Amino acid sequence: MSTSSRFAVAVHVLTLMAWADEESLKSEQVAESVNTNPVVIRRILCELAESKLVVSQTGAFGGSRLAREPEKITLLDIYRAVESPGVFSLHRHPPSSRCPVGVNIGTVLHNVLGEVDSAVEQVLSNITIRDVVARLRPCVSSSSTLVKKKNGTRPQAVAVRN
Amino acid sequence: MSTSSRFAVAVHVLTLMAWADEESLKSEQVAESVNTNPVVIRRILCELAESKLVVSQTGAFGGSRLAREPEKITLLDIYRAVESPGVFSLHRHPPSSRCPVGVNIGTVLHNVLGEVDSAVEQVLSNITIRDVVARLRPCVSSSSTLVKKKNGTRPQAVAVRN
DNA sequence: CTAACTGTAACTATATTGGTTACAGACGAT
DNA sequence: ATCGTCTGTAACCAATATAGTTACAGTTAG
Repeated sequence: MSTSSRFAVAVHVLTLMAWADEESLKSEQVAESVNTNPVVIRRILCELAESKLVVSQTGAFGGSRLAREPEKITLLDIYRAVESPGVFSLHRHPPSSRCPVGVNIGTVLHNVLGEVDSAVEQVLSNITIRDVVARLRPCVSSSSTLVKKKNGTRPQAVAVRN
Repeated sequence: MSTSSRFAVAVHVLTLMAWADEESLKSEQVAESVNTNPVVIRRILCELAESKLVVSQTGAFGGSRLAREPEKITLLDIYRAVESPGVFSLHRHPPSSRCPVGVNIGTVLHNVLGEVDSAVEQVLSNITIRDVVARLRPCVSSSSTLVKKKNGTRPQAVAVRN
């Protein structure tokens, strides 16, 4: 239904950052994992930064990291940060004002779709990035180990050999 | 989020038909209430007919009417008939297979989005067209009266003077 | 100062939706 | 039988949204 992958990408990005712990990630590293262009990532990172979910630093050795602990970032926060609100759209053009159904269907639909949106938000508000990481971990087999830099000043790509 | 108004239009269409009771409506009448082109309506009617929510008749004095009572048509039926499933989309291109997060985020997102979809379906399954009509009726002031044909063979537009 | 980042504009490609015209086929009325 | 009035559907266009891409100004660590 939705033609946008922004929510999925944003969750992916924040999960990467939770996975990378305190280490800040460059847009190019993230783009490699998401398999897209760094500018696409930076656009989403800007929206996430506006919603205070990440902090970014410009300049050499800059990058982005989570603005708070993973357990304090819900999928609802992310949804609100990167998607336009409302699961469904109403009519493109307002219905006829000469028809009793046409005049009032908008109000009824507005109420119904409000219930739908609430249900979605309810689900999203109960899942945090920490939960996503927890759900992710069992999927990562023991042969997959995250390459973490130890003391280099140049963070390596968040990647795994296998 | 959604860029399609098909669900809203489909609910509008079926509500009109419930309002019109047994009387069959022509796509042009419906289009007038929805404020769009009759072909747009017929396209949606075809999908609704495939899902056995309406029956249409070709030929002179044809038209469409509900295939069953309004209380036996839920918004979930309509949603499934006219929208592609899934509230959110996943990544356009599959993420990197060289990153432990990239490899498995799809599975986790699939589960999460499944929960979201279930919540939406739960809400929609508990609302019928009969409920929509019931919610609509109080909005229609007493000055707004539906013009119903009494015995003519040519149904008039579902419209109201005011 | 320089190298390496982010933020952002501008442009393109692609996809989806809806609006429109046109017409074949169905079917009731006469 | 044929005529007028419908639906079903193809074909096309316009509008919109998304994301991919290039380019570059501005920021910052060293």
